[in-house]
Amino acid sequence: MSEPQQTKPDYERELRRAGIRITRPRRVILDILSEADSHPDAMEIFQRASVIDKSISLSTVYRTMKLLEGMGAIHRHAFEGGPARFEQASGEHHDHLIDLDTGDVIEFHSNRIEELQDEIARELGYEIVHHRLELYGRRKGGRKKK
Amino acid sequence: MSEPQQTKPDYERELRRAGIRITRPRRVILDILSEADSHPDAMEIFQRASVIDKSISLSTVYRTMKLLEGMGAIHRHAFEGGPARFEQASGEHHDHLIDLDTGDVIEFHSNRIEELQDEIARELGYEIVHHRLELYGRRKGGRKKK
DNA sequence: ATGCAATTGCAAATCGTTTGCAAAAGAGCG
DNA sequence: CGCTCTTTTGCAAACGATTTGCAATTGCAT
Repeated sequence: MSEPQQTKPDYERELRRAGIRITRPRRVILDILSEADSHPDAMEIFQRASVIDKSISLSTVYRTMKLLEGMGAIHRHAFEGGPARFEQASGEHHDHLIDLDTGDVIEFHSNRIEELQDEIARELGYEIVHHRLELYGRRKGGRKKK
Repeated sequence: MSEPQQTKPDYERELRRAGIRITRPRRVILDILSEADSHPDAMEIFQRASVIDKSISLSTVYRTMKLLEGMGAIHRHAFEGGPARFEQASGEHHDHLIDLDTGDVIEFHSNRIEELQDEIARELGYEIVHHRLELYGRRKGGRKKK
């Protein structure tokens, strides 16, 4: 019951393999990321990290996020309005549905849509490097849990 | 041959109807927008406006864009990386393919994709308010015109 | 332990965008 | 036209998110 559904990749191993030092701040941030079920932004990560080690700075959070993004360990999402939000790269590719009332992010995937995207790009003479598909909506039937 | 393919809506009439004043800066910006074939950002609009009237400020460009956006006269797009880019709201809804090498924006539309999006949202118990679909890619067969 | 390069915290800088404010300019009216 | 009454403007300063320079600290291979 207390098992997180997400795989918890061994980031430390990956980092070492890439010749990158395992520092205390990084270990803390990595732990936070692997436990995060949502899509936290830098400030949220920073605050959670501060609880564990008061000395960690926001710059380090940003620097670490950039590092991990470069390694392909995390994905950065720039949803409308707010700051960038991060997510573990492990697991299947997916797109996002953002709840406009709560900010919740729901993941989904559609092979059919991806195929259509490829087809469209091909027809235009392009090759897709990556894409961004975000649906912004509200729950049907009210109950906005604000 | 010199006919722009885009409809050129009578913004001034719309503005008046909404009880909004037609000022010199606004007229200039409106003209620029109606002639723009690309998807200019605020700075580009500002620079083009400056040529016509040196006294127009960047703030006014931003304020006008926000005003027009609120009226539904233009759409604001936040593509990856860069500043917001604007586009006339006239014409059909479409999504965008961004050329990673040139920054060019190509418009496309797929009813099929939109249907699938609706279906997905419905299954998740959501109603889509709006969406964002952007393909980032490069021309097939080289020829990056930098 | 020792040494050096990688990493940190901090403060200041950056970028795109917004805002407060006093001056300037629309629009309706006489 | 000229007079008001607002709206809009330009400017500079403020903003939020993110990045950076730098000197001090730390990881880790020896």
